[in-house]
Amino acid sequence: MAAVEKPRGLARENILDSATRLFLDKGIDKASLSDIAAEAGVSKGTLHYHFASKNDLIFHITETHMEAITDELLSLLNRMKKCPDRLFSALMSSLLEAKGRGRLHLHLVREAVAGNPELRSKIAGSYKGWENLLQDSLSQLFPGHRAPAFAAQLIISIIDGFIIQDLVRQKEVDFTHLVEALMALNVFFSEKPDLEKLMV
Amino acid sequence: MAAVEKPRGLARENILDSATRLFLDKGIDKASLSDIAAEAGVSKGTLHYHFASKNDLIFHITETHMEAITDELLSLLNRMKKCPDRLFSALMSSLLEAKGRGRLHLHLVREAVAGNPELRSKIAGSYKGWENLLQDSLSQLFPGHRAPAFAAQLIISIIDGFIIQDLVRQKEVDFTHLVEALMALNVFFSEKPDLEKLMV
Amino acid sequence: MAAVEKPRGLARENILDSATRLFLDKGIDKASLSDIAAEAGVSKGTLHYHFASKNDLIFHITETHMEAITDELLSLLNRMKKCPDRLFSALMSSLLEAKGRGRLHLHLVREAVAGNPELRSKIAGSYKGWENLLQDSLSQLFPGHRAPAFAAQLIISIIDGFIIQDLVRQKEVDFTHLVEALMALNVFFSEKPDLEKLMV
Amino acid sequence: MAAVEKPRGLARENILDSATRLFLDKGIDKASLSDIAAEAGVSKGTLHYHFASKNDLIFHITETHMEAITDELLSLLNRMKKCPDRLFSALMSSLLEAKGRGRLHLHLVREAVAGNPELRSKIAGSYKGWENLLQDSLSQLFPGHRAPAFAAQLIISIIDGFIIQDLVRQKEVDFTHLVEALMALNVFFSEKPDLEKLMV
DNA sequence: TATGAATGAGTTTTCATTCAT
DNA sequence: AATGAATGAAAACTCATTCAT
Repeated sequence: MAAVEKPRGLARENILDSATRLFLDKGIDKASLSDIAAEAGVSKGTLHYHFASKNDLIFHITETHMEAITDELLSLLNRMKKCPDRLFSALMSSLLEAKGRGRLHLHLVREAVAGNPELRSKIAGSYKGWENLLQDSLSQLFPGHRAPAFAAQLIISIIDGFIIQDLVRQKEVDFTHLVEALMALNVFFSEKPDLEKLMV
Repeated sequence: MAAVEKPRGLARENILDSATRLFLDKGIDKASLSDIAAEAGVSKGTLHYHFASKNDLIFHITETHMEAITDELLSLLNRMKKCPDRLFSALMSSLLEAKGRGRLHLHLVREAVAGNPELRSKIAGSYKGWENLLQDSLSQLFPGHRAPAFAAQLIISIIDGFIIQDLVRQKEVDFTHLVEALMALNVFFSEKPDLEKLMV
Repeated sequence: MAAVEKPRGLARENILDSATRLFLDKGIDKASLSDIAAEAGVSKGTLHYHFASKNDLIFHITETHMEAITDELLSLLNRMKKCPDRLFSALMSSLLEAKGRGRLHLHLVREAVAGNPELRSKIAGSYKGWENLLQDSLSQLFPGHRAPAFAAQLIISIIDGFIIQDLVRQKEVDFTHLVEALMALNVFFSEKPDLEKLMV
Repeated sequence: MAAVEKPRGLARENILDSATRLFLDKGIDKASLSDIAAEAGVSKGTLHYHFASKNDLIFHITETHMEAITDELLSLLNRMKKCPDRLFSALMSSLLEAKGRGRLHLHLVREAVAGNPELRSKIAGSYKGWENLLQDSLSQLFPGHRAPAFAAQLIISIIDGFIIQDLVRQKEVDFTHLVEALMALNVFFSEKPDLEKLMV
């Protein structure tokens, strides 16, 4: 019952990995299919055998990237069901820490915005999905939350904003305050805000 | 005594305008110098007479873009000196509403992050400058603020995050709640938070 | 059992041939890659598929050119082992007569000298090699030669000098005297110069 | 009678100097008129005011270069009228030592050979002139010389050859042997060669 | 499945030259 | 005598894509 090595799709996986790395590194436009093929150790012919076009490749990578984030968010929200106070710190560190993910995200978003409507609607869908997941969690964790939808959107925006800060300024982000602030926000929006809690 | 139209630097301005428009529209990589020259109604030769390279052009546009935002932020903070409660709404609407500015911003940031260190340090400098401006204002408007530096960074991140939301999802942002939330945050961070105020 | 025409590397050879011809004809700078591609009957894309850059192409051609001269010199020196008196005439006619070789040589040397250090060191190496080959032959043919190294360098210089004369003045060179003179030189430098021989 | 500063033709001289330096340095093709104008501290417009075209500029520089060599050769031959034995050493050092002259010479010759027939015939004329000057001197210095014309051509070729050696190999040339050898050659060609002299 | 060869449209950039002022 | 602005042609090079094998 040993897991046998599957050469099945090995080249394909290689290509996706290499493309992801290069997109992340140099940006989508500046990573050529030649670069990617070379990095993956296959010929350009093989690359086009597996992916009809560069757009196709971008699309697959976006899909993988977005699904990975969604999966992580989902599992994180499940794990955090019982401890609202740790939700935000877990969220921040989990989403920000993945080395390179932020970079790739920026490149994919830009590609989507600059004339790739199909890609944009895929990404928009993911964003909407994350917002819904978060919104549900907030409703559960903070019963009577007055604006869970808005809070969810705000949290996602803050994460995106911090990704940009991180990429541009390359300095450490002060999570302590960030988490504190988010807690404050949500407690404040709760039905019966425990204002004393805010002042701890 | 009306200012006479100076054809002085007309071509140069044309080029900068056209380049800005095209960068904003198609992204930096996909806007070719041919496109830009054509849009500006000059030859490619003329374009290179005024800007030594594409990078040079990008750099000039970034400079203009960043300075425009800084100027606007500065004047806005001055105007808002007397009314802290309207600061956030003014901030959001002013920075988000400029048609196309967000798009251009995304393209420039991505360009900077993907292998243009000189550009990145320019942008990083602007971010730092905005942060300082905001921090000072917050200190004045909310005496005894416990974390004006962090709050400033948070505000900037939120704006960037909402820019991305806007570009990707193309749906209206609910400013009412956003401003409310930001006020809550700041009051929370004040020395003697007037918690009653939060509950209004 | 005739060797079948191999289309293997055909385009590559075509390109090298055409480039050699055009470099020789118009000079390296004035022979454009478009010219070369057209002459070779391939697209510019194909040209760049086989040779990464113009420099790469120049380098390959230099290599071939230099090796051809070295090979010819080597075989000539071997054939002439027994007849020193015919060495010089053979040398001169063999190296000067190759139509176009002198021209190409001039262009390559100039390219090397004008800012292509890698190329220059390759060419310098070839010169050194020729000098060594000649030096050894002179030592054998004229036992007790007092300055074979210098004589070798002188001979090579004379050939280069005559190439230039030939290219600039396009008039026939008087080999009779040249060969006579070189013989005189070497006999003179021998341990026991047979001065009578000089006067024949 | 003090020599007044002539601003007359100052720009012109500047341009010629700068062009000479840049041609010498980077080669004729790779030195652009922009480079030259910048180096000379004038505008491209001014450059074209003084020299109708790049070819015109090349032509003027060639003329100056060739005349300088001719003048130097002439004066040298006059000075050496009384001391034939020092003729060769003086010749070599004088012509080889001018820093940069060899480089410029190579570039000009190559330009002439590669599709500039007018330039070539000018250069060919200079070569012929030098040959005649040398031939006359040899006839005077070595009465009864059997082949002054050929010897003159040989000497010029050797100088050209050594220029190339110098440029390519960048190593010092052994003048002692060179001069010895040339003396030997000429004595050999004399009517009554003083063979004993050769053996000193 | 995989590839190497080939391509053509397109990219940024260079540059000698022209010309109104 | 001098210049800055403009230009068009051409340069080297890139790259996604096609295709026969």
